[in-house]
Amino acid sequence: MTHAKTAAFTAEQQQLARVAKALAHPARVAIIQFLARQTTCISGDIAAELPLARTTVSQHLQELKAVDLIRGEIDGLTVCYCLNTALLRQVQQQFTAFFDAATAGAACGPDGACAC
Amino acid sequence: MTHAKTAAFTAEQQQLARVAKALAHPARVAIIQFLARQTTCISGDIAAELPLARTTVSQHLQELKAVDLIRGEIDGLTVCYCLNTALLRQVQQQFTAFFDAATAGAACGPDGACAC
DNA sequence: AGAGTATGACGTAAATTTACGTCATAATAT
DNA sequence: ATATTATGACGTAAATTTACGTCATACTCT
Repeated sequence: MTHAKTAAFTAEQQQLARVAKALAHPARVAIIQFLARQTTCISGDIAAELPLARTTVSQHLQELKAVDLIRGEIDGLTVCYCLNTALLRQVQQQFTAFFDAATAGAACGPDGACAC
Repeated sequence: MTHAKTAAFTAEQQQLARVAKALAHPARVAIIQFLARQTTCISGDIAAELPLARTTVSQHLQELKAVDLIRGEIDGLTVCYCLNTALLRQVQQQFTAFFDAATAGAACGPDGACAC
């Protein structure tokens, strides 16, 4: 968030922004999609799937974990990563509500005050 | 995107990431919500609504405009900003599809391979 | 024309992000 | 025990983001 002035925004705005930030990189979007396709909890094969260095992928994984969108548990030699579907569902609702509100008011346009 | 290796990801992943990035800051979330509430296309009053300097808000506005989520047209002395509801609706579908896919596969959990 | 106001462009400093390489650690296989 | 393999931690360089201040420009009002 860099220079964050977070205190001034509502919790909803911050939560939405936090999740959006987590999805703000194609690699992380790809990771989630990959995880969704896996039936078993594959670990670092994720790195093999992406055009990025393993350490970089690991870093993205940590970021997603920080927002709790994914969970990871050590299973012997490999780490089992999986989606936090409960949170994902909850986040989906937040996004839906946000977009609904945004698209609801047809303020501008040919019928509005200006001609955007 | 910083060191972007965009070429390696699908257009969908990049588009999703681009929009997510645009929403990755509470100020921008707030701006969109504010715009949604306005019936008329208010301009820089937005700055007054947020705890940020006018120039900073202007910068966020430019970023949102760069992704085309909002439109802005000069109307005399003020600039008329409004939401691109068409794109917003389209983006909403993308997010919905993404989340649906992500929450669909109940890979892990008590019944899965690992105990995340 | 001249004052006043709204904006975007430009420049800048500090903090973050991104992408990697290198290590240390831990577990499996030999 | 010793190699092999998988991971996360740590450090780092380059690019971006964020938040502002200061200007130049453009338009309205007198």
